[in-house]
Amino acid sequence: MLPIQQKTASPARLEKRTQILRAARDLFLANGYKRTSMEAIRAAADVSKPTLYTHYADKEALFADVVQATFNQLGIEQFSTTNQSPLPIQTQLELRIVLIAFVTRAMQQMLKSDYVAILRIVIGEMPYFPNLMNIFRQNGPTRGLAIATHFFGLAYQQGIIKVADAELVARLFIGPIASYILTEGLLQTEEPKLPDSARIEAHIDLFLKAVC
Amino acid sequence: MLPIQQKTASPARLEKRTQILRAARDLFLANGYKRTSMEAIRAAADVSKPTLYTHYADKEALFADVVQATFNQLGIEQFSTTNQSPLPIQTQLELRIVLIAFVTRAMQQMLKSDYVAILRIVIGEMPYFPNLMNIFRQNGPTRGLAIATHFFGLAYQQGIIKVADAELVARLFIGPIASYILTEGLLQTEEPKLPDSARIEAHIDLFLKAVC
DNA sequence: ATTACACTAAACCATATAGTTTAGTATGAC
DNA sequence: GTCATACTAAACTATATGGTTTAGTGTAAT
Repeated sequence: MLPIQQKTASPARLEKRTQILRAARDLFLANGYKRTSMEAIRAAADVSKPTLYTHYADKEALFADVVQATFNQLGIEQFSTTNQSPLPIQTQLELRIVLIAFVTRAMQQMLKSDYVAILRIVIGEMPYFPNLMNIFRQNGPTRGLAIATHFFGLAYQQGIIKVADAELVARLFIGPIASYILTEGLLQTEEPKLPDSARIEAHIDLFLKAVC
Repeated sequence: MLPIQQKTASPARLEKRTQILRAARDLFLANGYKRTSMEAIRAAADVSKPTLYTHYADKEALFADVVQATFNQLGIEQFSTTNQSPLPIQTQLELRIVLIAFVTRAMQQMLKSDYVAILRIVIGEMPYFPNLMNIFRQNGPTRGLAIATHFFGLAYQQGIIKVADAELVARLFIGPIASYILTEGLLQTEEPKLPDSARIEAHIDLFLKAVC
């Protein structure tokens, strides 16, 4: 009989766990869920199968952890600065600068090939892993939209923009970003590339014209 | 030895082919590529395996045909009316009406669960079926963007809108639509629902404010 | 009646894969 | 030195799956 495994967190054990998680991450992101075998993960992690299975009950559990971990790693912290009330900006010009900086940073983050890969796999596997949806939506679009809505609500209260429907404004703002991620990231296999800053600025200017 | 199959298009044969294609379509859209077995397709199509394999060389060929056929069926014809030069509209008010009608129709089309399902599977499987990308992009976003760009270019020439960069305008216009598809369609497992018409109008009005 | 076409059921082959079991090893604590 | 922890290689089980082959049936045209 197998001795009962204790699943303690000894340093040695943790190291193995990290090896497994990293190998699994690489393979899942590169090949998708179904096309990645536990044997391949075992080999890439340089670990034995029983070890693998003391860390993760089954393939699904490992996959869930990979997704979770990848999102934590790529988590959206860039919103944090925009979350304070009152906003540390007063003029339209300042708003313009903040938005340009934000879009640039957000695009850099979200067009990273890892982010695109995880997004692709989440979209593809979501129907078969219902809780994947929650993991993602909580860290991703729902949160992004909520924060953007909150931000533009404050901007309206401070008289910087003139459209009261903050969610509408947020959607108009986020729309072209999401659209770009979709067409240049998800719907392409080449390495996604950033739009140049002139285009970003032009887009922000149009946006400002709409809402100010 | 097997007699050489002629692959003629006799009515009987065509009927079987349709059965196969429909069964495959249903199963692929519901379960994805890897989770759908040829045996399951065979059973759902009520067909024998040799028959199945006289119609399609292998699973990939069948899948490719399913994607192709599904796109043809859901093809975007709604753009056709916007493709004429000069545009049959002169005023901003007319533009508003045309755009609202277009967005409403486009959303209806693209939020159909079948369209979302095929989009999901294309995104998920694209890395492993390189030509899938071309099939999709030709019928989908590239074409949509090109036509919208052309449309707004004409609208600018006729003085209806005031922003010269037609592609920028097109992206601003399409952005929130794509964003909606992404968040309410692809990143959700529930039946996607249309935004109400008031929101569509509000969005168009903001858009017009930006470009006129 | 014979021939060609298109099909059928069912067995079959080869491979892949998730997960388990067996038997044994290295290490540090007591 | 013994014990517990954590690991290893390798064989194994059970199942699923893509695709092929065998042997035979129905049907319409000649």
